[in-house]
Amino acid sequence: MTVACVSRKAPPGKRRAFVLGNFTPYRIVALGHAISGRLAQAYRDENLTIPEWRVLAVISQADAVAARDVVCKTPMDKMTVSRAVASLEAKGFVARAVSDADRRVSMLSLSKEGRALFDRVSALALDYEDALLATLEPEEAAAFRSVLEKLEVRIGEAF
Amino acid sequence: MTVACVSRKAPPGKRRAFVLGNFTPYRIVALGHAISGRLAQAYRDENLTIPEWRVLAVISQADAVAARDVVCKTPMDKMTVSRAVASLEAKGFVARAVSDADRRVSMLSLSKEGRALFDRVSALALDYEDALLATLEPEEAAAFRSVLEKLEVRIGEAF
DNA sequence: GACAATTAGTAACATATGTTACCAATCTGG
DNA sequence: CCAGATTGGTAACATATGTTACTAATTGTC
Repeated sequence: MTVACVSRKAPPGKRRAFVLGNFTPYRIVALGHAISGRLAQAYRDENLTIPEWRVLAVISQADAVAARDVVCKTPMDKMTVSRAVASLEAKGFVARAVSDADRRVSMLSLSKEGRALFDRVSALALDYEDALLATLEPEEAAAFRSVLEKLEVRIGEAF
Repeated sequence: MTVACVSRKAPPGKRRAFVLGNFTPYRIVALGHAISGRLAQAYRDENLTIPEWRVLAVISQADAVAARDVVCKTPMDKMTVSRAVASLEAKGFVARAVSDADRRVSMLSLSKEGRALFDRVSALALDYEDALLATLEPEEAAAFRSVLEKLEVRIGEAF
């Protein structure tokens, strides 16, 4: 990163040049990609795909979750979630029950094995987070999280 | 974000609970995904795919770039770059020339139309960046960039 | 200089992901 | 109630992306 890419022809006063390595949105996306790849190692051994892991993580946060809520809380669309849930159900990690209130919605919950699996993988994930952030000063990490939150909010509001 | 997801059964002293919304790697990835989607609007009108735009951006930074260098500088693999380059060449935005030094490598450069296209799209991209970061104090933005760089370095070194 | 080892790029294949269309259950307004 | 609009979920299709294997060009080594 921060490769000394000379920006040819400094724009004639009007506008700053576009330099990929300084373009913050790109840097966030690229960093996210790298992180995602690394993190994938944590659940590859458990034969989990990324969507499966995400679904597992969301379900783990409550006692029963509607599939539609998983969609809201993750960067995945309907179909991706639907497939991941089907797979997790087939493997016996997630149980599905039709909601009494609305028979269209499936309420999802972790089975005993699902909970155990999640505990194993989430421990690895937390270790990874620690390792990733290890070189940051506490204040740096806090400031970073704070900005992250602001950006999450910012993205949420259409602009 | 920051949804008040109660973490059931506070772990018995041993380890902090895994809460998806507080898991930094996930937050970065999710943010990146959202940003990427928004940014895509900027070049959708130009009929550019994400890989095409990235290739364009890398090539724009120098006079001639080997395809392999594009791979190093972006989160894309060989094949994705190869396809994007082929498409950009077909559309007349990128010219390809065999290197004298090594006849395996294709040296890529922007055509006049390619440069114009890039200028148009990059202007939109810079506007987007400004809008995204608009709610941050200058010091916040600087601190964020600083951490971003540390994380980029951190990811670079296998850990 | 010839032969194994490496590298740039691509083709062919497999898989993953997104889109559209659809069904069934629910809600809405008369 | 009962048409028509809406919503949760999935199937079928199209597309995008990653993997493996291959070709051609180059490098190193003896």
